[in-house]
Amino acid sequence: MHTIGKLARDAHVTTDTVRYYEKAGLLAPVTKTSSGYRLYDEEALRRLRFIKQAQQSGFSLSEISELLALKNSDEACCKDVKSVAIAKKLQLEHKIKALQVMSQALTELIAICNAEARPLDECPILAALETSLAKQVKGERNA
Amino acid sequence: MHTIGKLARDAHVTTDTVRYYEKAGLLAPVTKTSSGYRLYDEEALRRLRFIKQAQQSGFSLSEISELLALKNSDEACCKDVKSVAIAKKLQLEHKIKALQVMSQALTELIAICNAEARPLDECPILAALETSLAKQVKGERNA
DNA sequence: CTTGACTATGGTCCTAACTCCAAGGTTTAT
DNA sequence: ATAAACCTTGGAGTTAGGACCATAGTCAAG
Repeated sequence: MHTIGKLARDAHVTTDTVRYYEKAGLLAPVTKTSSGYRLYDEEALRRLRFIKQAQQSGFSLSEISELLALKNSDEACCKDVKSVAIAKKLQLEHKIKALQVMSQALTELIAICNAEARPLDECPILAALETSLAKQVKGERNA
Repeated sequence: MHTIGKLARDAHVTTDTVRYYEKAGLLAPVTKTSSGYRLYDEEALRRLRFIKQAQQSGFSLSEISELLALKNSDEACCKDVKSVAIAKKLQLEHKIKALQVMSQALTELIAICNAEARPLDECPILAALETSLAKQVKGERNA
């Protein structure tokens, strides 16, 4: 059995993070000493690693909570886990598309600026941002 | 001259938002009435639209503040604006890549699951999340 | 037996960009 | 003149995921 500090070091997180997860219902100590120290086993370490890795796959803590609940449910099956993963992937793809739209808008702004050291009051980027960006872009395409 | 409510309606934001921008140093009223009402001119409306447009291009309010500062600077030139835009685009692209890595990780998780209604203790997704999925994702998270 | 490392609780603070609320003063329309 | 609609300031709340802090109790080594 490990104290919170050992567990945190092993998982490369801080003790604050472990306590935060406990408050969020993600990770409880196996037991406590008579003086109140939290004690964890190897399963806790695995669970903590699970949380971290799911985070790196883009799951939020509440979504991870959902996965952990499935894990502890008798009725849930692998298909349920898969559908959570699929939903998350769709969500990520939406976000990616939105960012790509922004990136494209910037590309067009940059393209209409020819990098001359012209004065600011002629800056086409600022001008475009002042009016309607979409209109500008449309106009450029038609021109 | 318009009151805050008129300005807000014209720009499709709330009065709270306008006051928030003022506190953030982005947008000040031209003057105030003797009773303390804020008064704005057409330039304020253009500025507010500028802010909204820039937000839709992925700029944060503090970055917009930077652009507005350039706009009011005598020394700055169009090239400076362009380089801010380019930096922002790079940042967006970095973020997109990170999300794509996450999405790809999920794709792989989903692929190894053949959708059979097998019991949870054989779920390959959960198993993958318990071991080393995120090695591929390492370091990509903050962008 | 004391020092230093560890832990507990409960609290505030942080970013971002607002949103909502309370309690009151002002303006406008009828 | 009075009600509706508007405006003011100030402050708190929201989401997410912690970080940091103070104060105090605990444990192991020298």
